[in-house]
Formats: sequence, structure tokens, C-alpha cells
Amino acid sequence: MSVSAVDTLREERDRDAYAPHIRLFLKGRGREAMTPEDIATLEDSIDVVRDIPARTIVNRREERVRSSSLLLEGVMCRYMDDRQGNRQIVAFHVPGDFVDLHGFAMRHLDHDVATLTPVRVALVRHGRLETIVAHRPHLTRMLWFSTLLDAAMHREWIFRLGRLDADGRVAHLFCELHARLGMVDRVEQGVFRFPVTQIDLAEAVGITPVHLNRVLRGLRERGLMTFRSGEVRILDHPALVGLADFDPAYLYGGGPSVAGRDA
Amino acid sequence: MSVSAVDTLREERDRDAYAPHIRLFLKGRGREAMTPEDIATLEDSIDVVRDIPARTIVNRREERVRSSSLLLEGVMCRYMDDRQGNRQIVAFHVPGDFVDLHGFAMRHLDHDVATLTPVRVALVRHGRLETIVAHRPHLTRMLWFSTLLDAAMHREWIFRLGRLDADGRVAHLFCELHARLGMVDRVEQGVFRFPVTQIDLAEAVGITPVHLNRVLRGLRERGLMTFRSGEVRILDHPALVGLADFDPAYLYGGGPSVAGRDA
DNA sequence: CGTCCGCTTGACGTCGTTCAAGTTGGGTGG
DNA sequence: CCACCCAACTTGAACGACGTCAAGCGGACG
Repeated sequence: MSVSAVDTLREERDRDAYAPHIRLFLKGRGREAMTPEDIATLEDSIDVVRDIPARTIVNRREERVRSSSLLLEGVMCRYMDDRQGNRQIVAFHVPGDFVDLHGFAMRHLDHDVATLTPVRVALVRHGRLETIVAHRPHLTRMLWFSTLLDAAMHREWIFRLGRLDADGRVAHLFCELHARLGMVDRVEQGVFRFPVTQIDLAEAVGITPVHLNRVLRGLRERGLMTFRSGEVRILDHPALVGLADFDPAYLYGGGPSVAGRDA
Repeated sequence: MSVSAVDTLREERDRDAYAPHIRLFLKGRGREAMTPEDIATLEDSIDVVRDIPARTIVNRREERVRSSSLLLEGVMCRYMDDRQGNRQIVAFHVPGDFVDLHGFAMRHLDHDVATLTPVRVALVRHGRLETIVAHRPHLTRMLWFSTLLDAAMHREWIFRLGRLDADGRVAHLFCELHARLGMVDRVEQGVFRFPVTQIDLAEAVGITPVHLNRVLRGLRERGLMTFRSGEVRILDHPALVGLADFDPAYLYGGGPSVAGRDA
């Protein structure tokens, strides 16, 4: 490791000491592009930190949103129900995600937001975001980018449902979670916590809970991965990636400019 | 109609006379919230207008994007291929859409962008967008909003694939196109042009072209709609909406603040 | 200790795919 | 103007993945 790399690391650690809440924001996706001032501004914009129990609806669709939540700990999701009450989960959120930042520009959401586990969130009032948009173009662009990252994950979710069979969908979802949780240091040797039910997973990948259960059994019996009491063990990552046709490029590891090789 | 409404209409027409290219941008979704200065700025940001033939790849994934395209005429799409070459279309674009505005904040895309029909686009160089972000917070927010509209459509696309059967998916897609094209005055008594192939549609809704053909036949025989030589005829809109479980709220007709009832 | 929710497994039905064989129609060249 | 061509569309028959229905299991919590 070069000296400058060490310096960068130390600087990052120092900065983060003063910005404990947004420490994970855009980690592994261009967080370095944020200046110390950006980081301080964002940290100062936090209104309160709040703990919320599992299975709580945080935001109902059509409801006016006045602040956005940066997820610090736990798992949240976004979903919509059809009129028979069948649920489609459209996004999972893990620590470091700015869960409903899009509520700032949209004013109200087109879907519900809920916790799946107990969570801790940092709330940022939209008035603060307005100030940022008015005075900090670079930070604004980073925030914008982070909402577009969600859009990129949505697109991959469409691919998952449109082109993969049940095995592939499940494999793909766990590949994504593995990659995302890895970026925020939540994975150790292929093992990570993701304490949701099989029903939740089924509602995400668009199959029935019964069939999801069979798929999980298949993956387990083939030695690819296990999912038990909220813990995921990736046993054969290459095989899983193959089954899922997974390419993590859409997660923009390294940030907006990496693959584009900024001039 | 009230006098002030008439005035508003006249004013809008006057403005648009000087902004022919961005006339359709955010039409029906909060375009009114753009000030005359915003409109002029955006119009002035246009670099060139270009005509592109049908079936042309405009932007390849991972390729550095240096300008974004506002679609003026024709149909475009965004898609990704799996490694066997199966295509999943993740978005259709119609006149008034800022097709790859997200390329500005992301720098490179995670998918390909292509034309389906001959199109006319207005190109905006990213340097111009940077100036807008630096000096025009309100316009910045409108642009941000327009990229989030795409994300909202992605979410509904996920719902379509995850919760609906083949009939419902096709019905849902056509309901969306009907609503979107209606907002930019491309629909007359339930009839509109959408000159794509059945293969394209199949690649969008995640079924085989063979089955798509059967679904279309079913919809035709039940008198719900027809699709022939690039022309869509909505014959029984309520039935189609019912089949699709369609609720256009996610298209944000009226703009960001309508359902939220801005204070 | 009982209850409830989530997990598990089996049997069977159905929707959509696959494979295969035409048909139609817009575009091109003789 | 007609003949030809090719891509897109259309239809049929058989198969298979996933859904549905039903029953039983197991662990957490009151």
C-alpha cells in the first residue's frame, strides 16, 4: 500500500469520527468524491436519530413527505400492494442507504416504506436539503446520484423478474445483497445477517412462498448457499453468480466515474 | 373556464413559441412549476437537434456519456441483455422524455439505449447541466424530479412483472403508454401510434413473443384493445384498467406536489 | 403449556414455454 | 407491375415450471 493510500485512509477515518451518522452513505460508491465540507454539511443536516420497531410502516404512499431517512442499522423495504392485497416489494434497504431521499424531489411517494427489522434512522428535514441544493452543487449531485443508484437497482430488479427463472431470481437477489452489504462491512467470509421471512423474499422475487421454500432447499442441497434464521451463507459464490447472470456493475462500486474513466 | 385560466394558457403558448424543443418536457407533470427563466435556460442549453434512424444503439453501457437526449419525436428504449443474448427492455421513451438525463449524474450507464423508430432528439451537453446545477436550484430540482419519474415507472414495471399474469402485464403496459402519450397529446379517442414489434413488447413484459401474440389475440377477441401495424386502439379502457390493476398515480400527473397537497 | 406464525412437504392443476410449421405483408429488384 | 424475399406474425401440440390446495411441523412468546 502506498503512503498516499495510507494518508487517504487516515483522513477518511478522521473525517468519519466527526460524521458518525453518515459514515456509511455512498460507502464504496464514490464517497471519496465528497469533500470534508460536503460531509460536514450533510452530517449537520441531520435533525434527529430515531429507533423504529420491526414491521412498522414509516411512510404511506400519497402522504406528504417532509423529511428523508438515512438508514443506520437494520433492514427496510419499499413495496406496493395490488387491490387484492398481494404485495410486491420493489426495494430492500440496508445501512448506508438514503431510503426515501427521492421523497424530497417528489414531495410524496408512489409506494409505502416500512421496516422489516428494528431499525435506526437519521432524519433529514427537506428544508435542509433545499439549502444544500441552493448552495452546494457538488453535494447536490452526489445526492442526486444516490437516488439514481436506486433506479439502477430497480432496473436490475426488472431484469431479475423478466429474464430469470425462480432459482436465478433468488440467486440474483442474494448476490446483490452480498455485494451491497459487503460495501458497508456487513459480510464476513460470505456470511451476513438478513433477518427477513421467506414470505418477504417471495414478495420480492415474485414467486409464491411455497415455491420460494423449494428454491431455497434446492440451493442448499446443491451447496450454493443457505438461508436460516435470518442468516445468509454464500457457499459457492461463482456458481451463484452464474445461476443469476449477475454482474455487479450496476451497483457503481467506486462511484459514478469509475467505468466511465473520467477524463 | 376562468379568465385567469385563459391567461395561463396564453402565457404558456407564448413561452412555448420560444421554446419549441422542450415544449413537451414534463408536460402534464408539473411543467407549470417551471418559470419562464427555467424554460429559457433549458432551451438555450440545447446543443444540437439530431435525427437518428430506427434500430440504432445510441449509447452503450459503460460508455462515458457527455450529453443527454431529450426525445422530440419517435420511440426509444433502454434495455439490458443477459449473457445468452436475451433482452430485457426496462423502459420505453416517448416524446417529452429526457431519455438519459441520469447519465449526467452517473457519468456512464448500466444499460444500453436504442431507438425503436426513427427519432428526433435534442442534445444537451453535460457542461450545460453543470451550470444549471450550480446556478438554478429550482430547475435542478425539476430535472432531478424527472429522473425520479423514471424510477417510479421502473417500480411499476417491477410490479407488472412480479404480480401480474401475461394478460395483466400487457394490459398494464398499454395503460401506461396510453396515459403517458395522452399527456403529450399523442392520443386521439383511445388511438395512438406505437410502432414497435411484438418481439419488442414481449421483451418488455417478460414473456415469449409466441405467448405475447396469443395474449394480444385474447385482448382483441374480448374487445378490450387492438394492436396492429404499430397502432394501438383502446376499446374498453375500464376493463383494461381492471385487468391491469392500473392506477396512474405513479406518473405524477400534475407534478410533484399534487397528491401531497403542498402546504 | 398452548397458540400462532412461519416453515416444510406432497399431490395436482394451469399458465406460459418450446418446438415446429405455416402465413402475411412491406420492401426490393427484375 | 409483378415476383420474390425476409422479418414479423400466427397457430397447433406437447411439455414443464410454478401455483394452488392441503396437511403437518417447529420454535417463539405469552
